[in-house]
Amino acid sequence: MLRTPTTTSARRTRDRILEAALELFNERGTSAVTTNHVAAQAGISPGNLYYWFSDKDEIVRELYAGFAGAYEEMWSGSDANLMDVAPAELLKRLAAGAALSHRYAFLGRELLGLLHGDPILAAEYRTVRARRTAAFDALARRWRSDGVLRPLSDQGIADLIQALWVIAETWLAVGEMSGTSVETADGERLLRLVLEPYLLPG
Amino acid sequence: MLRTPTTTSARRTRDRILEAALELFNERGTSAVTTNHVAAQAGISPGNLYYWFSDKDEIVRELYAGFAGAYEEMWSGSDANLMDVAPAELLKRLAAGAALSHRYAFLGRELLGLLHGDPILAAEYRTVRARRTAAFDALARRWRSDGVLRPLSDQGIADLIQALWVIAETWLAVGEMSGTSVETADGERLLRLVLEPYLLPG
DNA sequence: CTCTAATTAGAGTGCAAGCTCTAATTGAGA
DNA sequence: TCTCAATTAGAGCTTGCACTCTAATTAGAG
Repeated sequence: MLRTPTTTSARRTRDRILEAALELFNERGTSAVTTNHVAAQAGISPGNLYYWFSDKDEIVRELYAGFAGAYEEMWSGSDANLMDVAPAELLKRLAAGAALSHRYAFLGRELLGLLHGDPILAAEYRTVRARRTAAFDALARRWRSDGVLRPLSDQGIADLIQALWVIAETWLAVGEMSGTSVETADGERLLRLVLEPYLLPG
Repeated sequence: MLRTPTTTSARRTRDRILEAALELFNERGTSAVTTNHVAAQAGISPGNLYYWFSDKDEIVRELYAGFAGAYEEMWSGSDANLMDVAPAELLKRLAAGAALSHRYAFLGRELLGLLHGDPILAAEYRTVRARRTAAFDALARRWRSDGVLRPLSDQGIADLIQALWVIAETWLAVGEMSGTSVETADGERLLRLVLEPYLLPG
């Protein structure tokens, strides 16, 4: 059951659990971290943890919701409408999004498995993703008609977005895997390499 | 302990375990699959499973070794030297490599987490990956001096390879996440979109 | 202060999973 | 056929984790 805190001091307990869980999940992975570990890290008792969360999975879902929310806010937030974004700005934001997933590193590593095992989470993910993809698609078509983008076919545009998306989502995790240090600038350069040839000068 | 089978009929037991494990891991993920499940699926007793494998992790490592071996063979195998491969051929092979990781789907979903939790596995992965990257890098430089590739900087070449690699490795898994069906042709088209602008005509 | 509900502690339960152990069975060579 | 090592079965042990339960404590309202 999702318990809603009544006092402000209690809210802190719930948040402390989430912070502790995030920290430990990022370090050791969800399956290696026990609820008792999380409770200890948060400085509370196991029973208290189960007062605020009915489930270990609920903690994971809540963390995912936090990530998705921050991600959504990053795009829809601010006054600037997405439709007026220039290519350079898009790349910067995509790379920034990757930085956000650095804070939720365990999701980058485990999201596929989590989605595979949790249909509810998978459905949520697909909704968010579909919305984002549609927005990008509209933006790219606008660029095309504005002469910013080379005259690609619809399929080509879809592919270009897909390629950019895949790189933005996974480059950080893949870099971590290979052991080389990764910086935001690297991601932006990678993305520019893919997009630039399809931009018209001017 | 890694037990080596003495008779040929016994080898089948070991392989049946691996096949059963692969099938179940792909379906439900490693953590949701117990050794007893694997034994049952393989049609043997739990004890027998532990006669051939000392550990559940050893099964995972063995499966990874099988994947890495097949991958390595795909590239180094055959008479054709990698250095003489044309761009179109490279894309086809990269996409084929993705198809191979379809057989080991659970790795695509869990590899990052597995590497994060198993330093030995991580070291192996990095060795294989470093060798592959170096080979691709040499190939791309050759293309550049042969006039197949546009005159990119060394950094540009490294980035191009990184981009292609990331897409080849993850596009399939990302596609699965989003729910859309994925085919080999899609991957090849995606890769071509990235590489093509950097190829010189002729 | 008193009463009540919210919050917390922490010992403890149930159970499932990884793994062990011993005895049975098989099969290849002498 | 006999022998002995390789292989297999399967009952069951151990551990450790998710989760529960009850009693204590705190904090806010009247």
